[in-house]
Amino acid sequence: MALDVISRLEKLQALRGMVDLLPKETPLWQWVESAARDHFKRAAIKEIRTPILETTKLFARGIGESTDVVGKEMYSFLDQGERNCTLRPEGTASVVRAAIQNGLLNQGPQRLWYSGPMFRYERPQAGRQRQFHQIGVEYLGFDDPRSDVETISIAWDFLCDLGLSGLALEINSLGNSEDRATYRKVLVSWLEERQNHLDKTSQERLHKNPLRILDSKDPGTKKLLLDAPLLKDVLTPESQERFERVQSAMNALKIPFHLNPRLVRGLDYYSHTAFEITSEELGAQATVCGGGRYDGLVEQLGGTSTPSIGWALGMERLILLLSKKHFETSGMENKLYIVSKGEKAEALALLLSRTLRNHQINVELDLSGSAFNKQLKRANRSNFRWVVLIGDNEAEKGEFILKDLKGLHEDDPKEELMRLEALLERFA
RNA sequence: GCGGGCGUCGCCAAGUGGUUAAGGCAGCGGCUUGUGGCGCCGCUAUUCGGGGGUUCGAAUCCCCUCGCUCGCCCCA
Repeated sequence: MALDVISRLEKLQALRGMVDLLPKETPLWQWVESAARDHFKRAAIKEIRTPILETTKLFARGIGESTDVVGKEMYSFLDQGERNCTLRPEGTASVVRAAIQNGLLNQGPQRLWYSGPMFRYERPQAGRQRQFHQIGVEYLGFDDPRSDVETISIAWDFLCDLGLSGLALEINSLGNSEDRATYRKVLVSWLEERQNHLDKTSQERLHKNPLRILDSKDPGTKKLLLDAPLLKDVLTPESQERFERVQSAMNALKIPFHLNPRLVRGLDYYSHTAFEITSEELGAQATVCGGGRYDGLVEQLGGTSTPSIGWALGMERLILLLSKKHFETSGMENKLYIVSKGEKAEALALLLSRTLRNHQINVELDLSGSAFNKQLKRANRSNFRWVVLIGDNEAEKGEFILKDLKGLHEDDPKEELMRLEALLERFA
């Protein structure tokens, strides 16, 4: 009919870069999410949920006009009221906006976490989709270097707890805004002298966003940069000292890390500590988790100056890593499969399944109406151990046959006749 | 936006110009009208992502297009 016609002419499918998570994969996602919630709970971090759609201005101002994310990757459109809207490309700006708007910052520092879909218009590839999912943490109103370490250690411990290994943690200090301004000057003039040795995109960035040139992957530029002035050499003593305190606290916690003086990260709001957790198993998209301090962002978005730090981790990439290690879904316990044939029996089975569920028992009711052997075959294939079988004979007497499918190869087939009370006693 | 690889049933996959497009898995039905494994039998692509073209003849050759995938860019 109509559907047939459509599927013949053009098959309807999800938009590019938007993927379905099928029942086979959702258990792993749920497992990760609940592990995350667990870690956050233990660290007194509270969940915040913000809208997926925000005014475009929020991201333009928060993330930075010169970034790629804002420049070419946002899903933006005008709504019916001519408002310029954007599907959030990341979580931090929204969380900060929500905290300001709802006066959270007047109630003392906030430890917050969020999780949900983000949208960026990019070419999909391994570990990168247009709709992707992040779990993130934002510490608003925390200045102490220990807060940097606390947030990082939560991310690190969480990932380790999931059983991941082969992860590397890189950190750097971007200094405060003055540090970056001076460094920017130093770097730009140094690069200007060697401009013709730079690759094309780096040349374009030279005045737009020079710090990003530091993690260029162009081999020529990379080589050139080996001798470039480093940010850490222009850091003020205070910034320097702050970074050292972060490092020594990291050492005290015995979290292994590498200093990467070229780690700059793509969003404008970062300052001081910046970090990334990467895995070699991910191919080109190696970063599983990234974050840093953003002391200027709250003010930039209209709040009072509030030192803050946070991170986000990419669920898809995490899942990719976990599925590489043939993670077995200990899955939900299938308890009872109910098989019935005959009018009375089927009515009773429907009633029974509901009663059992209301007693917290997991029940799958066979609704096929096919022969007993078919229904039992299905129960067996779905790996159920216990089957409740009801025919009209039993239904008349209000009884059920309980079968143990694991008893197949034994001489006496395990079957017993029982009533509801006995069933409940056994399984509830 | 730019490169490379790929597109045959829900999934895996044979087939590279010639009569009816293998096979496996899954699904459904039967052997077994009230009893599961295993086994056997049957059914499931008028069609090879879509559209044009070449040819007596195309899944197989050519062009265009769409999609997937990996990489560049960028980020989680």
